[in-house]
Amino acid sequence: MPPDAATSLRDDPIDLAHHNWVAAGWADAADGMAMVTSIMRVQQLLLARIEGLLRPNGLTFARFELLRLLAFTRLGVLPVGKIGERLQVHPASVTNAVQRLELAGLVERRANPDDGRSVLAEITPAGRELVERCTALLNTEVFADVGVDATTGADARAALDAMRRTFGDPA
Amino acid sequence: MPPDAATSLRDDPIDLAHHNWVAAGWADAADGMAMVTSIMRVQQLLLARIEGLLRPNGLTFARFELLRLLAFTRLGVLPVGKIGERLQVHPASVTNAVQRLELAGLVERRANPDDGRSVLAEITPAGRELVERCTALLNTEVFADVGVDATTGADARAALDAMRRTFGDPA
DNA sequence: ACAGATTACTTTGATGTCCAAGTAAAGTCC
DNA sequence: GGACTTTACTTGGACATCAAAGTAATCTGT
Repeated sequence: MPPDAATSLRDDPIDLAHHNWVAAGWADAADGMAMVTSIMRVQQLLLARIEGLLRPNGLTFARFELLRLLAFTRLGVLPVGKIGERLQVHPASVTNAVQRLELAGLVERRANPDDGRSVLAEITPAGRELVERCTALLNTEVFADVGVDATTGADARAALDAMRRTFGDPA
Repeated sequence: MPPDAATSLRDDPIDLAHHNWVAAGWADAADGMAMVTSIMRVQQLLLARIEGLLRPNGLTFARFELLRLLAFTRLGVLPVGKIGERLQVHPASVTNAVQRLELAGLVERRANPDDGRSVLAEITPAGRELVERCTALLNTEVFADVGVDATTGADARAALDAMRRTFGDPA
């Protein structure tokens, strides 16, 4: 599975690790290890790129995702529990993000009239304005071209979906 | 690119986001967004799975990777700078991990006789024992079967490698 | 209705990551 | 050889994430 050639094989940390794995007698796990490590690394690179673009706008990726989700809802309001569900993050993370967004005036929190335990988060006009601007930025600077052609991308998505199922995504 | 059918299309957060993107007129960025989001999500699931396996052994994935790297070197020693380079993490992260591993008696730090600025990290016998046990655990419980067949996996690796190049990996 | 179980959040604490600044030890250049 | 630059780490601060515990409100069963 490693790109094979003797070219950069020894230079790439992941190929090197794959090589080490095989040499250690773990050939049956080497491909999986390389796959997992690749995902970890790409995630790290993507996050760095995205956060670098959002930082000047005062947002982090976690907060951007939360605003983006609210902006897509009909009324711009959602119980924080639903937010965690859709974003698939821990409730504590949502609490954290909503509090910071509220301080920045991008969302407002209020009690859910239908359930005293629930808290609603509503995006403000400033929040909408900012998230639209940041979405356009990420679309052009990141999402529009991730460096993968459509065919390969489809295969990759399929593999990633399989892994999501393997490792517990309910979907 | 979304799995297509009307089956779970509306139930999966990523497919839902893809749908929203297209509906908003960002069709050209929808696939990239879905790819990026998929990677983020799979990474999150993998990390949770791996950390869950390592926790009973007193390790985190970051510390495991550091120990694993040291165990692969000829002498079990490496300057912390080299460690950050190979693991591709910030020097501060290496300092952090090495300090904790040292507290646990899994590595030892000492001055580099060849360069007063450099610090060497050496894996201890206890560190070796632990990392071998944990490697075997991860190999059987995670890496040996990530839920992707060899062909699809190869395609996915290719796509991930392309993304690594696109987003800055020197390799 | 009332006690017990469940649900929805928040709080606190431990980790990991990166950035920015600080310190110490080379390496460079007249 | 002494001043300036670069390199290698460490520190401190800001964030994000999850786990575990705590609080408050709703639901259940008899």
